[in-house]
Amino acid sequence: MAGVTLKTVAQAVGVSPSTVSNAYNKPDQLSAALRERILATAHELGYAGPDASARALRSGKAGAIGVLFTDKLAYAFSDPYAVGFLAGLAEVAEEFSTSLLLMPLSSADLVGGSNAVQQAAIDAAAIFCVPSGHPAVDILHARGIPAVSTDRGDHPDLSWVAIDEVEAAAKLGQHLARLGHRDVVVLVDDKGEQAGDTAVDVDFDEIGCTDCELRIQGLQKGMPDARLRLISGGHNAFASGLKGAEFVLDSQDRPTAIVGLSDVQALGAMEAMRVRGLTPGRDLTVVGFDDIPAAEPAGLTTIRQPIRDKGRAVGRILLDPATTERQVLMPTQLIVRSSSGPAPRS
Amino acid sequence: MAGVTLKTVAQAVGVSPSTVSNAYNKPDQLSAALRERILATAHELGYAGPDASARALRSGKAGAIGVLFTDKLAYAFSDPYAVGFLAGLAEVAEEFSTSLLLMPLSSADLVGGSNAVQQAAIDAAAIFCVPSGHPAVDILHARGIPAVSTDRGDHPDLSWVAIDEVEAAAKLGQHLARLGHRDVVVLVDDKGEQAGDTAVDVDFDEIGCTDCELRIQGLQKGMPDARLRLISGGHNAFASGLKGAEFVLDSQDRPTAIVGLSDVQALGAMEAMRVRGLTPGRDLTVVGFDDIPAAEPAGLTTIRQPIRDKGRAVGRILLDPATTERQVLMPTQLIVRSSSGPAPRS
DNA sequence: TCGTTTTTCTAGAACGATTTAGAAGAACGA
DNA sequence: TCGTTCTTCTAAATCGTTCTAGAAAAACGA
Repeated sequence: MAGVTLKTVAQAVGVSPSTVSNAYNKPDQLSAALRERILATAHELGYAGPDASARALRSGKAGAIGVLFTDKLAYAFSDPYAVGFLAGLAEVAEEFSTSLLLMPLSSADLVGGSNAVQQAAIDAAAIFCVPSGHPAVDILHARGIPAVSTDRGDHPDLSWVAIDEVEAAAKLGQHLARLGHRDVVVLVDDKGEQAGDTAVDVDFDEIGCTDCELRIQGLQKGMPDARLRLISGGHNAFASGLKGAEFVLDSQDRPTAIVGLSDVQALGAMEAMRVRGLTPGRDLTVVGFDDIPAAEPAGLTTIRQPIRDKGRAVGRILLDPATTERQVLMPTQLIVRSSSGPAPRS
Repeated sequence: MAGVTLKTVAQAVGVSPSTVSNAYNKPDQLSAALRERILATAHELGYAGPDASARALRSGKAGAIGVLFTDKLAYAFSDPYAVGFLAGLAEVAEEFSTSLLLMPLSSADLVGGSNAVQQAAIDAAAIFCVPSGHPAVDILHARGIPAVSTDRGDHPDLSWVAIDEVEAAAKLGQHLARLGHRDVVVLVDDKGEQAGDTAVDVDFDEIGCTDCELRIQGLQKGMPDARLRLISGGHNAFASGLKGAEFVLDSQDRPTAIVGLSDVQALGAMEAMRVRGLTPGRDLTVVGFDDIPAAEPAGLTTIRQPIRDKGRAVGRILLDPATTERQVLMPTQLIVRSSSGPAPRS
């Protein structure tokens, strides 16, 4: 049963292995009759076509592009923002009948060969929200795999599709400043293991996420007079936003505004308010970042970025030879909804 | 620069290729000093570790499991239900430092070698909501790749992790029957290309989705006296539910209840009602299936199934040798919320 | 009819690793 | 000192394809 290879089929039909290979890959290289005979015999023998690994080895094409995610893979799916990106990427991948290889960034020994990033048979890679200094990115680079990042890197030869994080956040900051907010809490994504049950204050230097840093800088730029307090409730997720907001709302010095560095966190914060009977935009301002689908029904003021297009653009750079642009800056837009309102006079 | 292989490194260091291979894979097979020397030289030469394809070919392990999705890959991500499954699966995959290969089910020639399912270098596969009769599943079977489905198959040797679709739907039907509903519209997922802008009536026989069929059967079982009208607005998605509900709400004979065969569709229906100033549970009953996170805030009555656990269980069967159970039935639960209410007396 | 082009097929060398069986030398116990 | 057991390393086979040349046969133009 097992062990049916190209060769087996070739022998059975009485032709050379090359011909069988051609029957699968280059139908115009042999007569239709023979091809049919080969395919029939193959089917009979239970041969399911050329082995994927062997083909990948010989032809140098894996037929898959890798996707590198921050955090645990399981977390990645909890943010519609990431999902949107993936959907856009998948769209293009589908077009080129290429698969998407989701690679977990296990914290295991990155030097040994046991890592997924090392093991993965991929032709190219999309780097999603992983800082350029991350070892996994280095491995990719060392392997000589073309990659496109969603962050603007420092190297001029690096490909990326990104937004101007600083400018985008500055718009948000200006909006808050105009509304009179000066006392602001920023919910940041903490990559580190968050052991405790409660959120904590974090230093700007502790932040491991490039995007977060840039957005905080942008906020400050947009509202130079404001005092930004950084709080983390753990990984980027609804629950972390909830936890972070709870921590802040139940403390003595409440801010007048809470900024979630992602919409999921901001929505978590809104939930914390709801539980406490507070109305976003009136009692306290909450704003987010990304404009995920859930932001609109929730009335969340946020920065819209074309996430799905971002995924598509990355896919094009990776797969479409017709695409020459290697560095793409996407537009962003401030979307004002009901969750932001004037700061109460103090 | 290019073309640095195991052999190159071996020659540079002055050892055999086997030893270099061992340096990466079996550190205890050679002296620490030599290993270090090899690794150093490799780094110097810009060798990034054993080639993934070659390794996969020789050792027979690809280090990845495939995930087969219905529909277009891009659609898959729009349903939190699918995302939840993926998150559970990713969790286990991560544990075994295995990657997830998302395979698009392109409608392209499935016989030729051009298909992703043919090409994919995977050790095993998770089949998510793809009917067992689908050609891609056959290919997987022909390739001898162990697979676990989310549908209960007919073959006793097939592995699956599923719920009792009929029983679950019957609970929902009973709930509706008790509330006095007899005139029910069911929003079903239509795999076929939905060309038109408007929803259409479909026949039971036209449905290509096993889950849908079973759920409809279950509904009927739970409410034997009811008249079920099947409507499709396209692929399984929010927009389709919206479209389907619009079609029904704007027609002459409105039902007293709408059943979305998935929560996303039910939520779409609720949106259609909201636009028309109708209140779910009072003016019209809407129920769903899955209990995705958005169902709770929306007040949607639905059937809860442990989707994340489903993903985990599939992962365990695929990757964990300690798992022996090959067929797992997951529990379901009727969650009554405000979107369902008594049928108006006619 | 004879060269020439086209079609159809084949031989044999890669592709880049892992694996098996075993050799050479060191360490060991008696 | 000698046989035995480890440790450390190697030679050669193998994984299952695809690819590059080129051969044999068929079709073609004049």
